[in-house]
Amino acid sequence: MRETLLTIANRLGISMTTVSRVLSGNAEKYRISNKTRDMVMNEAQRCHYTPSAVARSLRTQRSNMIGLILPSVSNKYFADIAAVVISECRQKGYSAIVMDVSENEGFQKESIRSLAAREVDGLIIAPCGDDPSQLEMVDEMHFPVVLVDRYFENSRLSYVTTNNYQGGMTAVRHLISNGHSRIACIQGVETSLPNRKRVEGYVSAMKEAGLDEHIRVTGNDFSVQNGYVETRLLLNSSPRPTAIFALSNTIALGTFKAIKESGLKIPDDISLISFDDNVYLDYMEPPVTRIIQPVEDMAKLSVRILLGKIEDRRLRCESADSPGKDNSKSVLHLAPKLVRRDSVCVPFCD
Amino acid sequence: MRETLLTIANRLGISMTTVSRVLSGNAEKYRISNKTRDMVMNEAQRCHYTPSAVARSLRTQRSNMIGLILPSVSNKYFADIAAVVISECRQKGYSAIVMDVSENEGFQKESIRSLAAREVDGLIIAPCGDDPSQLEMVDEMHFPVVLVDRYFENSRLSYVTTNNYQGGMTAVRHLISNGHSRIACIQGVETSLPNRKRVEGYVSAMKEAGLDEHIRVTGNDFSVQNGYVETRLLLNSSPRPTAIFALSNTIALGTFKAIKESGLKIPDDISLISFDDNVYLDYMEPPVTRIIQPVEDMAKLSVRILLGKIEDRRLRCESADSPGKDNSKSVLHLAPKLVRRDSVCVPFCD
DNA sequence: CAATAATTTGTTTACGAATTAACGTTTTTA
DNA sequence: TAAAAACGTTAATTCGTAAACAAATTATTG
Repeated sequence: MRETLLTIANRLGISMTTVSRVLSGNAEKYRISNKTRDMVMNEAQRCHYTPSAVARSLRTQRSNMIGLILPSVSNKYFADIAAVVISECRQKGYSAIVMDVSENEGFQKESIRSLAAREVDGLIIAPCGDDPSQLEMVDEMHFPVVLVDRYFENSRLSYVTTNNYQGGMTAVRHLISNGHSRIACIQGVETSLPNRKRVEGYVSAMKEAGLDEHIRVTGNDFSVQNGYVETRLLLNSSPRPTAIFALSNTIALGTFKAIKESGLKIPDDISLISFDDNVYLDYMEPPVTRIIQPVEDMAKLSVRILLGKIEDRRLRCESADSPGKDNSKSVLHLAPKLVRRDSVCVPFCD
Repeated sequence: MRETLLTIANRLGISMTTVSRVLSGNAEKYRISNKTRDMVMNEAQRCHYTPSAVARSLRTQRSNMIGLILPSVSNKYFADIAAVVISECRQKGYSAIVMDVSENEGFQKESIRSLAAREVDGLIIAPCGDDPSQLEMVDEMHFPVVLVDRYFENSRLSYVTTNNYQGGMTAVRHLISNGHSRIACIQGVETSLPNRKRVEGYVSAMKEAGLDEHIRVTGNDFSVQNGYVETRLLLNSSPRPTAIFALSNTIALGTFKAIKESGLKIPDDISLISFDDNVYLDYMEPPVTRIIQPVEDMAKLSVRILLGKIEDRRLRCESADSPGKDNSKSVLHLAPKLVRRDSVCVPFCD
């Protein structure tokens, strides 16, 4: 026994339209009398009327929901993005349907379809895999999409990401300015764009300092395991590096463990710098120096851009004359930040 | 220009109903001929038809979405719950709308309303605040709800939670079996039920061992700050405790820091045991012994219970004779687990 | 071969809210 | 004083799908 516009209208002996107008806040616009308005308002309150967003969506072709597709919510980084996106959306009157696709391209495809079916007004996605075609199709259909964190080069898709190149540069320059030259870099998934950019930043900074011959990039996964294994190899090589740049905090954990096990001391024997933030990093022994991504800004901006696109589209649809293409491509590379802690110092000797 | 059942039907020169029947997988049931079925399937494929979940929901009065309301997604614990709930739901053909209410009761109320308006099929919620009335109202309306992690005593609401009492017991028994007697407990928000149960567990274990006079509970917040301050006080007291039981991992971080600063060694000078899991705890110096909550089971079970309730309700609605009340109250207290690491050992002297 | 049964397809209405066009009444304007 | 504008409201239609009901076609039986 759901309350609807009709049940209320019947009870009050007026038409559904009037009830609709009052309750959708258009009383002014349609000059409903105060008497009628109050009567409707009171009755709605009394019977706990909640308009059906489903029916409303069907009629208005807008859902006030956006889809948020993430590779893995249990990853702190993405969880933080989710938290910010969700709260930003709420502020603007939107809800977020969050999909966790477990780094699985198949699930991702399914999620996009499912969200499209739910007629969400737009999509924020940190895509997994390296095939933009799925998303480009969505974009072609004039459906608002913004990528976050991960993106594609040579694609028309808008995105917001960390300036990973700059992050890599900053990290390595920091090491170099501390007197390091044998700086090794342990990377994650080679094909991932953020990873590649971080590596490029590393390489540039090394070259800039004339350290070409010390460039050394190893590893192939964003995992503790990878960090551990690669670090052991690095420590056994000779001359061993005086500093390690880990391209993610998971890698850094593996590195941390390997160094501890080897009996070497951070930072006296070897320096460590990591990517990504986490409270725990401040409570390690020693606290870990790191490059942090502007998660909050990223999430906020991606929401803002998406809502902008949604608004644009709405306007374009209303003015029937314009053909209706969205040509704007927003691209943002936000600056990461260096957080100095105690895992980097001047090397003992060279 | 959206593709609908009608556009497809017109193009093929058949009725909408037939198209609907084929595409909703009821071809068998209504004995649609293979020829027609294939024709429809192919056409749907060709024009990328995606059924409107909105229209479908309006018609069927079910959305295949559930609402998940959490106090804070950026809290790793809840993020993990979200991840599991989302993936379990996907497996059962449901999507999850995640709401983050920032520990704000007002937002929570708003979220419940908004989800109700969206006609989600059910609700999983880790409620904030200590007022069950809102949720009890929802429950009264025969709307499927399951609480997770947090719950209310003296309420008819179903819930799934960790057996926090047992967790407290286990932690303290572990310390006692290692020879400790001066065991202090630093708690979080006093009024929160999980906190109270953990404290009760602590007290029981102490009494059980005849250590009544050593019972010592301090603190009032689930924060690093609180852990830090209370630990400093404890360390300055005399005789100081030989072990500290921190009721959350944030508290444990504060404790950790304070102990380090004091120059004392964990576990030789003082033992530490914590609540909640986190990878980082394995990489601290020393790795922290802790009680972990069965997050995955909790999330899975809450989904299962919720979907059960949803199913029940559906059946009850279909058979018009039965009045339609859901009397079942599911209550689950899942056993936490002790993860032994290196922050607990036999005290040096007593 | 007619009657009936089985199979296949179609017509229509309902879900709940929004919206267009229009109604009769009152007030203003020319 | 008649026409026009403003007012307060409503009936009817729409959104896309599902399903009850209805009908047409084909197959089977007496």
